[in-house]
Amino acid sequence: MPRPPAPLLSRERIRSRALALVDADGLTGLSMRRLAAELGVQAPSLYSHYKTKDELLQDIADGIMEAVDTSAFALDWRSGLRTWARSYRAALAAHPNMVPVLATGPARREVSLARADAVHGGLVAAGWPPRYATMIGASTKYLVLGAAISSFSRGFEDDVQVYVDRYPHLTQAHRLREHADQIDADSFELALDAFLTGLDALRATLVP
Amino acid sequence: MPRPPAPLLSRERIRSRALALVDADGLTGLSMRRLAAELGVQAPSLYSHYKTKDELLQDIADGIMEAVDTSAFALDWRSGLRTWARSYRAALAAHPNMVPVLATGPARREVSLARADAVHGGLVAAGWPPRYATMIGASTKYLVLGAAISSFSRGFEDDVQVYVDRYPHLTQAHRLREHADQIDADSFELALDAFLTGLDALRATLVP
DNA sequence: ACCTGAACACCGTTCAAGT
DNA sequence: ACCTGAACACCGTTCAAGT
Repeated sequence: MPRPPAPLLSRERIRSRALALVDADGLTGLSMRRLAAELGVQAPSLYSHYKTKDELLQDIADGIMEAVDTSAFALDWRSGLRTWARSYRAALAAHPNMVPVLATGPARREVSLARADAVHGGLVAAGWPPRYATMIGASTKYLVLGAAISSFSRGFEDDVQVYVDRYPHLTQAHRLREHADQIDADSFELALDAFLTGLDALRATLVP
Repeated sequence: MPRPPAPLLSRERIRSRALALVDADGLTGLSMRRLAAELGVQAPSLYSHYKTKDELLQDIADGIMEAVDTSAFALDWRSGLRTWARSYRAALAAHPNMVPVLATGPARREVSLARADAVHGGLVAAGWPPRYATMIGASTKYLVLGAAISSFSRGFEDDVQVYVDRYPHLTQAHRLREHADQIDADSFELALDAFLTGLDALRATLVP
């Protein structure tokens, strides 16, 4: 009896190839047609596995969010926040072209919601009032997503030289280009340190 | 003698109509064809005024950045940072759909570079080492852009209710929806306060 | 269930032609 | 200088048809 042929596609195969395309050529480099071609298939075939292109992107985003680590809230809230923020930032930095997708809400993204829940719960368990837990979680996310999307290193293109003499205080800027990733990393750590120091001060006023 | 007819279009008219479209329907709502139609003209006509769609978007972005206020660095660096951050955030909040465009580098955007220069110069004049001035500028930008793009209020859509019982710590979340803008504003202020407090502590270690 | 070919309703951009 | 009509090379998605 004739067995049906093995499927050519799977969600995994589609998702990983799509992410590779986005990593290589940006979000605009991902089209259903091009993705299909790379998978040796026609574009409409993809719709047997994903209802829309957006659903595919959300699924990829979910996969990326799995690398985010909220486990350190079991130790204390400071370690929890630090580990969360760093692993979150690292996850985004690994796929910078996906950041605009990842930045749009946690709404209806399972993994993000689970993480948000862990963060909020961890802070509340550590004694922060729920209202503050919400704000601290939001603030930290601002920092992580801002660092990912407005990254200094991505901002400076190859044409920095042009502006050097027009904006005197930026004369050192072209040197930054090569150290740009380091500047980004250092700025993020500085921001995180300052923020946590500030939170300690705030906490002292709340829990006398 | 026949005078040439008055031009139907101008960069201002194009730009302001384009921004209105983006504000109303998001970035995907802006197409050169649709924009042309709204202006009573054919799509190719736009290319007599803007070389590409991206050039148009960058011009709009430039206009938005003009509302950013760096003047308070004349007072002191704390006021300077605060005023800069708040006016920057307000400028983005006024056109949330433009944030992804505004987030991509200051590279080759005149107004952004002038602002970055003012911030860096202001911090250095106040005694911060250039390296720290760079990092503080970058950190603050992270906060502003992160707050604009990952805004809590935009994250929660209409379908929050679905998740309420699945993620117990988020049970209060649906109530946030109505206060979401306030949460965003408060979180931003908390982050800014904590960050500035942390910077004061850092400065004490640098300037004994 | 999974894949294809053809089609629909769109895109950004170019270019020769008109005024 | 500014605008148009036609065209090129794309999009996401649907749908009937095939296996």
